[in-house]
Amino acid sequence: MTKKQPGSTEDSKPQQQQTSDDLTQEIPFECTPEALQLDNQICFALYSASNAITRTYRPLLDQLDLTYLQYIVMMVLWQEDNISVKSLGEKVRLDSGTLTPLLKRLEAKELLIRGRSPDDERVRVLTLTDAGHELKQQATIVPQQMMRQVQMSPEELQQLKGLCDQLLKNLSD
Amino acid sequence: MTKKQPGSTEDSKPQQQQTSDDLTQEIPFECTPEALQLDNQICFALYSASNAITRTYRPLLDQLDLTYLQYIVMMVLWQEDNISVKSLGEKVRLDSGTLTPLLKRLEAKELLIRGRSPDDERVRVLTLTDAGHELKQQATIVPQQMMRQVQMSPEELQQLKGLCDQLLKNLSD
DNA sequence: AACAATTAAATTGCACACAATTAAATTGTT
DNA sequence: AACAATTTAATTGTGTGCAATTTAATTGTT
Repeated sequence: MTKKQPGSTEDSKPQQQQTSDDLTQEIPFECTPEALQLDNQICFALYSASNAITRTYRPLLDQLDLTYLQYIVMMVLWQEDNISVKSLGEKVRLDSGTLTPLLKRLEAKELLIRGRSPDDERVRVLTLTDAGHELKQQATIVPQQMMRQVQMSPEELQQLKGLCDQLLKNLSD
Repeated sequence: MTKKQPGSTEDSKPQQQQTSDDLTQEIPFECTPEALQLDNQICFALYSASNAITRTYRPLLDQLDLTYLQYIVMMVLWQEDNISVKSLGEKVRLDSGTLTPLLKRLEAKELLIRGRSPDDERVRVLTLTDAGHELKQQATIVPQQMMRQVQMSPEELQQLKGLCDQLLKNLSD
């Protein structure tokens, strides 16, 4: 239990301000006991940011009567209709335990139909209704509204996405 | 509109036009209609990464019989004991609707006591029990285990945290 | 053909998130 | 002192996430 393995010597990165009021300190990567308190600041920052995003989307999506996850699912279907629950699940990285009740709600709103594949009675084929397709038009305003609130440069966002994607990849193998 | 009906002729083959099996494209920031599909890749990447983090913590925290959020709350209390629900809520950016039931569970596990402030009967003062304090020792192994799975350099993590913090700041004003 | 293994969804159970409301205690104003 | 406004938690209700299990359909093996 010395240092962290991948080229981690002392931090060349400047130590940030620590207000100690919020959880904004720098990150120790050693295996010291103190690492506990601070270690997951990255994870926690990400977790908080994710919650904040969902919260910010909420009033924007209320107009469409969609939750954030429902919006994500609709977006997948706007891009590719008639897919299975499994295929949808792979795209949004969620399982049937989450998706089945959500899809039932979208079906109850008559935005899609949860059909069956004639080739394989096990698979549900998700098909947008006309209302489901038309909702896309109303949704076009959401991205700009969101961008206005996010207030970050394209470069920063691209960077953020890249890091999230890499993290996601590392955690899923 | 009048897009396609369930029995449409062209629905035998999905109209997937891009190689994008997953949602990994770059991000358009214009206000075009197409922005819809792709806009929230950043938000969605963050959302997925956050879910992946919680999933990764789960087996590590099972040994402590804590969920990720419970772990976060305990960490706050290990750092500063005898705080109010309000103070805790500000630190972890969650409200009593989330925290009250969680704190009751931690109390049921006898890790803390939900007392009352003598100065102000409204405020709950959260005080760790001995078992609550002792759990910190067991938790010291968690950060390294997590870092091993995250597999990112300190620089990248610092960068990711900085971007999340900025996003969080932008979204909360 | 028989049947074990596999696969796709659904179900169950638990724990978040959070808006909205409520209850109780405190503070501010007159 | 009286009482309205504010503040702290708790409660209620909806919607995720996800592990674990179950159900039903398909595939693989003999």
